[in-house]
This record gives sequence, C-alpha cells and structure tokens, in this order.
Amino acid sequence: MHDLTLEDIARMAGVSPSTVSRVLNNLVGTRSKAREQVLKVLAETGFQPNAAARSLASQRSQVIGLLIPAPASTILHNPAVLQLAEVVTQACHERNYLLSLFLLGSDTDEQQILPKITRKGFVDGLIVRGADDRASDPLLHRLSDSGMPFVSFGRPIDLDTISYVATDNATAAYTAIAHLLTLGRRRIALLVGSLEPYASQERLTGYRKALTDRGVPVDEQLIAVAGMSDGYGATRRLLRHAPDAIFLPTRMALDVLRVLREANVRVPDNIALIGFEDLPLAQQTDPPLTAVSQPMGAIGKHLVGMLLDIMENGAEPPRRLLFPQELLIRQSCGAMRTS
Amino acid sequence: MHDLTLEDIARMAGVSPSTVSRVLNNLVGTRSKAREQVLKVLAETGFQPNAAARSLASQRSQVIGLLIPAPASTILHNPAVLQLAEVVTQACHERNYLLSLFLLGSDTDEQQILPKITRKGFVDGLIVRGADDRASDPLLHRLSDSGMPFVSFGRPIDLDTISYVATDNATAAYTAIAHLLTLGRRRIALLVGSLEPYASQERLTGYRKALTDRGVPVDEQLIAVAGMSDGYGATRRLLRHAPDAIFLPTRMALDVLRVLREANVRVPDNIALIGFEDLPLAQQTDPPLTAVSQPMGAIGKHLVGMLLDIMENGAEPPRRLLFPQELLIRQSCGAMRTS
DNA sequence: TTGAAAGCGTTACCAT
DNA sequence: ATGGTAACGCTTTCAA
Repeated sequence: MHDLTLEDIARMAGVSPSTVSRVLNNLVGTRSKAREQVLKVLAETGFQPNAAARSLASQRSQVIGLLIPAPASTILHNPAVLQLAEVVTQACHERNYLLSLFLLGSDTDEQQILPKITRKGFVDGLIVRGADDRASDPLLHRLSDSGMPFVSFGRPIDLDTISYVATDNATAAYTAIAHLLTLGRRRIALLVGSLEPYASQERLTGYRKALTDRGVPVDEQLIAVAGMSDGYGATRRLLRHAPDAIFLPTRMALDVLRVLREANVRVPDNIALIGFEDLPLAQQTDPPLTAVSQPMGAIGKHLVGMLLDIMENGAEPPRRLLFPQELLIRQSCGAMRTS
Repeated sequence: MHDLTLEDIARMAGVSPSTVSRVLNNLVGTRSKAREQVLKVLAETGFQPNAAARSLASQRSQVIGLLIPAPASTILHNPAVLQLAEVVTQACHERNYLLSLFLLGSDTDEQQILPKITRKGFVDGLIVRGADDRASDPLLHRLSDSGMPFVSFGRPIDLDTISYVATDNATAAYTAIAHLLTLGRRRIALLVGSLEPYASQERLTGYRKALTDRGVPVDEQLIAVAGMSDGYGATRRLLRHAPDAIFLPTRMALDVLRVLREANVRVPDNIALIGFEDLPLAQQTDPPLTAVSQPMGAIGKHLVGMLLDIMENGAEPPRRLLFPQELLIRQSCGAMRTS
C-alpha cells in the first residue's frame, strides 16, 4: 500500500487533482459541494501533500532557515542564541513559515554544509547570527555569493550591502555607565571577553562617552580583557585598581562574584555590578544581576519581516534596523537598596 | 538569466543530463573524459542541484530532523539540549546527512507544525528528545501515527514499540551515592525538581538501593522536591534535617550553594555535593561540582545510526540502547581533598 | 560508459 | 468553479 497522493484524494472525492490542490491551498472562492467533499476525504485520510513535489512545482518551500555558527564554545556559553532561535521560530510560525535551525560547527561545516543549505528548493531564505567576533565574516560573504535571500542578526562589519537587525550596544553601555555614575560610582571598570568583537568596541565607545560627558576621567587601568574564559584572573587584576563598579559580560558573573567574595568585597555596597546581557543566570546570582536587555521578541519579528520583504522585493537596497536596549535593574548595582 | 539547471550543465559539457547526474552523485565507475568535462563545468559554474527536484525524483532528501519540544522554560534552563543538538548534527554530517533542528514551542506548535515536518519529501527521519516530564508523551504518539521513521532520546514510558537511546539514571545515581558513602557520608539527601519525570524515579531507585545495599537507613526527610525553580527554598528546608551530602540537579547548584553559604555550611567539608548532569555550570561553581556525565558524543552517533537502520530496514522490531553514565570527580564532594 | 525517456507528486495556466 | 495538462528539475531504468 503506497502512500496516498493528491491524485488518490481527487479520485476518492470524485474531483480533479486541480481542485484538491486548490482546497489544500485555500484558493477556492465560494464553498461549493466539491470543496466539502474534498475536505471530507482530506479529514478521513489525514492526507499531507508531498513537500518535495510541492516545492518543485511552486518554487517555494515555505521554510526559512536560521544559521547558527556554533563552535561548541560559543553556543554552549551563550543562551542568547537559544532565545534568538525561539523568537524567530515563533515569528516564522505566525507567518506560516516553518523554521529550520542549522548548526555550523566548524569552518569545514561552512564549506561542506552551507552549499547544501543554500541550494534552491530547500529553504526560501536565511537568517544568520553574525559572528561578531571576527572583523570579516566569511560566512556572510559566502551567503552573498550564494544568491539566497538572507538577513543578519548583528551588524556586518565589512559589507554594507547586507540587510541586518542589530542592537545598539554603544547607547546601552552609555546608559549603564550613566546609571552607575548617578548612583555615585566613579571608578567604573569595563570588563570584556575580547576587544575584537564589534560589540565590544561599541560598548567601549559608550563607556568612554558616558564618563567623559560627566567629566569623569577615563582610567585605562579599569579597562580589562578577560580572554575567552578567564574572568577570574582578569577580575583579580582589576581589583588592584580599586574599582567601585564593574560593567561585565553576564556570562562571567560567577567568576567575578567569586573573586569579590574571596576578597571580601561586598556587592553592591563596596562594588556595583551590571551585566552586558540578560541571561537566565542574571536572576540566579547572589545578588541578582542588574543587566542590559535586548527586546528579543520584537527583534525576531523584524528579522522575519525583513527577510520576507527581501524575498518578495529583492535585496536592494539593503535594510537596516537598530534596536535600543533596556536596563533591567536588580540588586547588584545598589539602586534598590532599602535605606 | 534563470538559474542553471542540470540540463544547462549537460549542454555546456556536451553530455547528457544522465551523465551529469551520475557525476554529481559519484556513480561513475571509471573516470572517463566525459566525467572530467562535467567536473570542469561544475567547478566553473558552482552549480548546485535543486533540492526539491532531487528529493522528488529520488524519494530521499538526505535530511534528518531533530525535534526539540521547547517551552522556553525547558530549553533555556537546559544546556544539555544544546549539546544533544551538537553531537547529533556532527554525527549526521559524518554520514552525509544534513541536520535540521525544529523547535516545538507549544502544544499548538505540535499540532500545527509537526504535520508539516512529517510530510513525505521533507525529512527522511526524525530524532526526538523525549519530554520525560510527562508520563505519556503525545508527541511520540503523533510521530508513531505519522509513519515517519524516528528514534527517541530518552526512554518512552508508555510505548514499547518505540526505538530509543537512553542513559541509565538508576545506575548513575547508585554510583554517585555509593561514592558519597565511601567518603564517609551517611545523611545523604536527594534533591529533585519534580518526582514525575521518569528520570527522577530512576534516580530515586538508585538512591534507595545504594543506601540499602550498605545498610544505611533511608530517611524520607532527606528526599526533597524543589519544584521547577525554587531550589533555594527546598535547600533551606533540607538543611533542617542536617544532611552531610546532597545529590542535586546541577542547574540548581547556584541556589544550593547560596543557601549553604548563608548558613555557613562549607563545601565539601561540612557537606558534599554531586550534580545529576554535567552542565558547563558545573565547572564554574565554587567549588567546581562533581557531576554525573553522559557520553554525549557516543549517544549522538548511536541515535543517528539507529535511525538510519530504521530508515533502511523498518521500525520492527524496536531497537533499544541504554548508556552508562560516568562520575566526574571535581572538588565538591571532598574526594580530592589534599589532606 | 553513455543516452533517451519515463516518472516523482505537486502547482498553475488555459480552457471550459 | 472545475478539469486537463504542461511544467518543475532531477533520478533511474532500460537500451545501446
């Protein structure tokens, strides 16, 4: 017993394949008896059309892909990626697209796997999480060459032909630092994993500007680079320069808190903390971490909206969208001190 | 200028479409000059065959799907899911399949989206992360009905027709508790998020058996249920019964450690800790957490291998595979005390 | 080894 | 509103 095809359904319903196809795609004007009949057979059989045949004939798969460059280190330490996946998935479903996630584990993957993903007839468009830890992202170049419509989450550095949605890290940093200044902090440190990512540069910019605007001198000793994993060492070094606040990557919060505990420095009394991003971890630390947060729901909707726009109207001119971020005040910066 | 098709390539290379197809699929015995010619044109044009057409004609998409039931709460708190995705992706790539990840955010998704995923011509098979927090998983039933080949990661409770790979939580718990007993602990507590998941039941079984086997009485007061998020409260309550060790969900490590710190109970001197699973978090806590670990790499390979086997040879009889787990000894249980 | 041609299961155009 | 039929771009069988 072979699988049912649309023709079988047509026969069973006593109509032509065309009619079944129309019913399946809701393309029938009035509700005729033919339609009713088809609907009945459809329900009885639980028929689902063959996806490949449909894609081939219609030249659309109704699938959008989300590309995630994921050397284990990156993704496992970055729950934000998951959140992106969730909101984009949701946004796609709302617009009647299916979302497929693809993990590109290595550079090899990018060369072997990416071409299979960008093949025509597979997905209709792609959303990419820009690898913002490289000045030039080869992935984006490859995508441009592939001809597949796509948008980037994160600002591409060296290509101004790419459509993207990004968040404004400079302003976010400015806001965070300004908040700390308002709370009376003066020796505010900036801790980053690396200075290379564009995001880090933006934060540094916002950091400097906030201080300068208020006439607080920038002490270069208070700008620390942790490297990918050693938040512990970097914080210890930082402590020698007596900061009274640290603007840090949220994922390093545990390391930082441990150093402070060992040094008997109390949060937020002796030192205030604000995290770059709002990971679940921020709510679990002791004290809970004040953090900068991105409006991920809206970002997801706009990524999908922008992509559909490009799929329909072409990639020219490139679209750009910069989202503001928000400061979520918790206990680590002392703003909620009951005093 | 329309996209190139295989016929175009054939024309350009002066051969028939069949020949191009054969070269594309490495189906040519000897290396003839025709083959060379095609290869040259292929390289020059960067031609990629249309995925839909290929799937339709060959009745295979060379794509495997990984289904992740992901109400935000679950996935965001469960980095283990990411690890699963990574190892399965890797295993698929090694066997020349593409892996697509699908997030099923809600029950609605399962009803709206799942049928699109199980349509013929879309993916060739599915791997599902069994939602082990429900006694009966409707998703697995739906999949069974769909006719799509699939395997589950995690043991299905109420269906013995399903092929799966799982890990042996009972033995793992037994090992962990035995280790604590060896270290001289006697009042060993078991903390779980909920008792419902099958995994919890298995751990409880192993816990009881380990104690009983050594003649240590089971104190029911030392078995605590935290609920999804309140590890803090549960640990405080637990503390009233003076445990000298806790076997806990690793994701609750921060909460537990906070309570202990507040109560001036030192780890591992006064209390030993072992986590259920080996999340990245386990290495970041202070002290680093001894934890039970699953051989994820091997699990990924076997999931894919089992699925391919089913795709080729049918789902009967169901395959089953139970993996042992390993105890990763770090500082939180005192086994490495330098004394 | 290579080519011709018949599908694969839809959609969409053109009639009716 | 419905049916007939030609694509869609590839794989695969059968001959040569």
